Amino acid sequence: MSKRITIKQLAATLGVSAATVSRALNDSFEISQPLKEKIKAYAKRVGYNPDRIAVNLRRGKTKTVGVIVPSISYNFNSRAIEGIEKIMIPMGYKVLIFQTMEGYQREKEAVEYLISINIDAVIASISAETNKYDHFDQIRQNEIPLVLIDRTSKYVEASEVVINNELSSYLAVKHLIETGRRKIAWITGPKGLPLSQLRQRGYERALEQFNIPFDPRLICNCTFNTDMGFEATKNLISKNPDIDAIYALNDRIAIGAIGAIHSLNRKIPEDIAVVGFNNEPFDPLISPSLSSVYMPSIKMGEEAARLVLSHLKEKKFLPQKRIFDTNLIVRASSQM
Amino acid sequence: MSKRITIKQLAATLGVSAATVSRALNDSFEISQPLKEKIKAYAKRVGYNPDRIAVNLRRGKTKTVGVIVPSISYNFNSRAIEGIEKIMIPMGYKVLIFQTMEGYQREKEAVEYLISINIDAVIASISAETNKYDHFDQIRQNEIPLVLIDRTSKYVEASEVVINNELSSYLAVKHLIETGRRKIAWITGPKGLPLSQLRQRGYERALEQFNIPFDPRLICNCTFNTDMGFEATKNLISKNPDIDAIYALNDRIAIGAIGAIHSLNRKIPEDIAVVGFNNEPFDPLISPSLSSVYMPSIKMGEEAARLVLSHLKEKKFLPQKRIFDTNLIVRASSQM
DNA sequence: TTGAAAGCGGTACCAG
DNA sequence: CTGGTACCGCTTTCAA
Repeated sequence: MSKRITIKQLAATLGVSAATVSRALNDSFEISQPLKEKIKAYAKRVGYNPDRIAVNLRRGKTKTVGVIVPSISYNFNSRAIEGIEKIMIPMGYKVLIFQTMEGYQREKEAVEYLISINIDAVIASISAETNKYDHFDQIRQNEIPLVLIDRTSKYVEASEVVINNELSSYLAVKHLIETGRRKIAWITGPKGLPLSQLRQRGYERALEQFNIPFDPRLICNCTFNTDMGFEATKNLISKNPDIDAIYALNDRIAIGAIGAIHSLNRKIPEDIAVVGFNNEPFDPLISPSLSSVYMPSIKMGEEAARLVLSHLKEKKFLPQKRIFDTNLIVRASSQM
Repeated sequence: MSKRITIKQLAATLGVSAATVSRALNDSFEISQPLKEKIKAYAKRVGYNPDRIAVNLRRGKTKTVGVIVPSISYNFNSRAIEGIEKIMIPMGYKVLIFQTMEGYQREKEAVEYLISINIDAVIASISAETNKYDHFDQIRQNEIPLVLIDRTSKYVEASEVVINNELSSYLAVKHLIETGRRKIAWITGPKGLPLSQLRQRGYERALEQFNIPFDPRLICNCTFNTDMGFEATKNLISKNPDIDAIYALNDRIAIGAIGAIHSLNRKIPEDIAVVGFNNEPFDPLISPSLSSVYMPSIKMGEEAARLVLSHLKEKKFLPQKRIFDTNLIVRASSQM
């Protein structure tokens, strides 16, 4: 009734050896068909479920990949995970999901745990808080393939699946400029984040191209949530009342910006246009509907998984880089 | 450089036995302080990370709980997981997250995997598709505590953390009636889902109390997404043009309903009021802002984790039930 | 085609 | 306080 059935017990009741049972259950060609059938049938009947811990220990591999993301509540991450699972599960892999809540400590612990359970590969998106990368180096030192997705670091040797951040950002800002905006604020994330830096470069390049002077007072570093977006926007507008557009690192920040603009009785997009990033599912629903940069999140997850599979085949780890294009989705918040 | 360091290698280089290293690393009281220090220091220096698979196999337990949810992209689930982690991680547990995409097969596989890795406890929210429950019985047969959260089944013996579905639903419909609605459509999920049935009972009870005849043509079973909500609503309204309110099982469906109502050029809430369920973060942002039933998702996750901890302490599994109150958040979609 | 036995990497009991 | 050793449950040579 209770405790787990072992292969030995099966062997005993069937009057064969544990080795034979193991072989039968693993479809070894060296077991006679009738015996194999009999063993399998019996195993099924008693609900035998092999102890994967023992199997993994013995075999030295786990048919498991770990996924580490800042938060599963971000649309990009849950979609990317969907893509990863779509590829890995049919190939017989288990996908273990960990979220770090943007924290370094939890990221480090997740990595160490995954190494300690002999994970086959790791797909990760780096936390905002992370500024040391030794834990990722450990993955590579254990000869475990590592694929970074969306949030990467030049300090980590890994395959990368990213979007063209600079170009995406350039196009978003270009759109704002071409619709008549000149005082475009940029609300971004923590300074260290490569993604922030790349997108800022795109922002600067667009300004430059249209001969709009770069004004550091229009730039604000904040964290990834709506409340911070709200505060940052209030602040920016109070100090620079002539701002006519806000470009935000992501849609959560943009939502906060919209709230702040409304609370200051300014009109969107007439007075101030808003463009976000990530194309969250709620973007078309909010008022005004939010312009945003679409990322092919599921496809990116799938590609990360494919890279994992190819790394798993190769003897030597050869990091690869995949860059995806984005799409600016223009909605009411930036278009009159 | 590469392959993992074992306890034997440590023992060899340090000139002690593997047993001693193990004891030192586990802070056993029977090792002299200086030796312990020395071993620990060396282990840290070479980055020794014990093979948790071997540890788990030997110890027979894993300090790990599994969480199985229909989809991590549902706000309720990601919040509940947040709550679970808030309690379990500080207690030294790992939390393994699995999503089933509402599928029976994936749910079953997740359960079997968790059993096969000797999980300490399971917290699960049942898939919409699931109508066989033998996999959950297996959990109990292996003497693993099981806590169901939000989506439960009377066929599964487990602790439960739920909301008062019938009452919540009753109050939502009562609100619609009290604001003058009489033809209230109810768009719900798959028929089998207990949650659907309970909420329908609340719906019926409210109608009854106000002497509004129950009309089965105003009820529509659909799946959990926006597209289905859209179709269902179009259908309902075309067949019953005098509908003056739509009450939906969840906010995704409600969003679809809003889209459909707009596409038919009806006004919300003047012509048709809408109330959803789950209070998704985008509810206040959409246009019109969506009335919805708030569920204390993080608190429910925390409570599920606390139940797990108490079950882990007790010798015998005594299923418990925790019922949480909800809050109807009235917004523009149901209030003139 | 099957069985015996070694061993994956740790832990814990038993000696000393 | 430390070492030797059996063993967790399974897989996989090696021998028969």
